[in-house]
Amino acid sequence: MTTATHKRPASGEELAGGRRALRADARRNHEAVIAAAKKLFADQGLDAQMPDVARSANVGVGTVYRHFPTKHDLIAALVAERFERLAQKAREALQTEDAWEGISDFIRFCAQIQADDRGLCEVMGSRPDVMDAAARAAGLPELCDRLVKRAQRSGQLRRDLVWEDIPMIACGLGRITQATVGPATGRWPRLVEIILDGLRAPGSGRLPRCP
Amino acid sequence: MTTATHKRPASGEELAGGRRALRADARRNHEAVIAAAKKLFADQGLDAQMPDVARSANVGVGTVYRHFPTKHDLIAALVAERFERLAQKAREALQTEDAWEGISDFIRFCAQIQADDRGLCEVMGSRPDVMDAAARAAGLPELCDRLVKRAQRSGQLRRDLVWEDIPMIACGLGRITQATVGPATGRWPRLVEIILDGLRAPGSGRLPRCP
DNA sequence: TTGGAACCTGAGTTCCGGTTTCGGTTGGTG
DNA sequence: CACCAACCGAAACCGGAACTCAGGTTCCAA
Repeated sequence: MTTATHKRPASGEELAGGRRALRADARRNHEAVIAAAKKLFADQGLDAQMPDVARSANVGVGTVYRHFPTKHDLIAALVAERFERLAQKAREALQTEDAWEGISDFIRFCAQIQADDRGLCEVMGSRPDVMDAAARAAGLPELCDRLVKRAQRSGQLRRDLVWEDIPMIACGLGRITQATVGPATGRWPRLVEIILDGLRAPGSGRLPRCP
Repeated sequence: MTTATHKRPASGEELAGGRRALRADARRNHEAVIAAAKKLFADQGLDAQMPDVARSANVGVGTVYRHFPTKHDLIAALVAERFERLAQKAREALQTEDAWEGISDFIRFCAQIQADDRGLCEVMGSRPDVMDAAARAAGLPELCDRLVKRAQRSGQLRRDLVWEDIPMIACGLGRITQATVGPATGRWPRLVEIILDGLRAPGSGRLPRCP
């Protein structure tokens, strides 16, 4: 679509990416929709409704659909942002003095970010496609790998752990942060610590083979 | 079942519980519906559809609804059965020679039973009401408490654990047994072992207070 | 100031899945 | 054998939620 003429005579004003610059009101609405969606999905989970998003953004449903052709697209955009945040935290964690502190803080953060966002949590649990794409785009596999290797080098993390275990742990933790089952409600910080204890070197040395 | 003769006319023959005996075909269909539902919900999760259950049981939808007035009721019945199985396993676990073996096998079993039943897993994650009722009815709180106390008395389980942590752990494990997110797929047995390592005495002694 | 593209709106469309209904069928008793 | 309540089944019914479209409105370059 290389700067398709579409007059707007000489100007034609395009942005680098091949995407046309948004008109002022369009940009404003775009922001409003994202902000509203972020709050609604965080509070109510993935089945918050599009008309509600529109209402909450002071915008018509049609406008929401102009910016995000499907609900799935809207969700993907929100998820991408959260994963970007996660990747940023991972980078910080690689800078800590102590390697164990780095990886353990990162894992705590994974739990916290899900505790604060029911939508994200549901994506982690039931939208492998969305989550996979976002994680890869944010470079998380690579980052997790470095976090793991670093903590192992310093002798504080059990040697039989691999980076793929990190998303798995994050996923498992995510669910209970939202659990409202009587006895399990609100005790997720305890599971985080239990798991961290289980991750400490040397470990029992009995982790099953990765399949 | 007391082979209630349940003649007919004036009698009105009721069974002990105030429930009338089912006619032969009714009983047959009841079984068929349960069997079909068990398979469908285990395979497809909670959004398996009622018409599919009916078809798979070679029965009309109306028949399904006669036996279970709502989808929720059908699910609750299936869940009750699974929790009964869980309670049975817990009782066996209390008989083991070694207390640690008892509780750790029970936890492994919690994961396995959810790995085999997507519907159960989803109930654990998002139907606190159903799950709570079923767990209480099966006597699981009491059983978990005894498992925990016994393993602590034998000095193999960290002292700061309480029974409420068990359903929480089961819940967290449940999710990843179903995870299909690239890197996390099929590695749940590893998380089980990591958590078990985290549960061993003495532990770091740093579990957050129950809220 | 103005022409017209880009944008907005929200009622209506469509699809989907749980639930109800009612005419026909059947088990089992007298 | 005959009767009838209990039972069966499948064709609607119905509400809810994602998505569309036919106008009206706003921005902005010239």
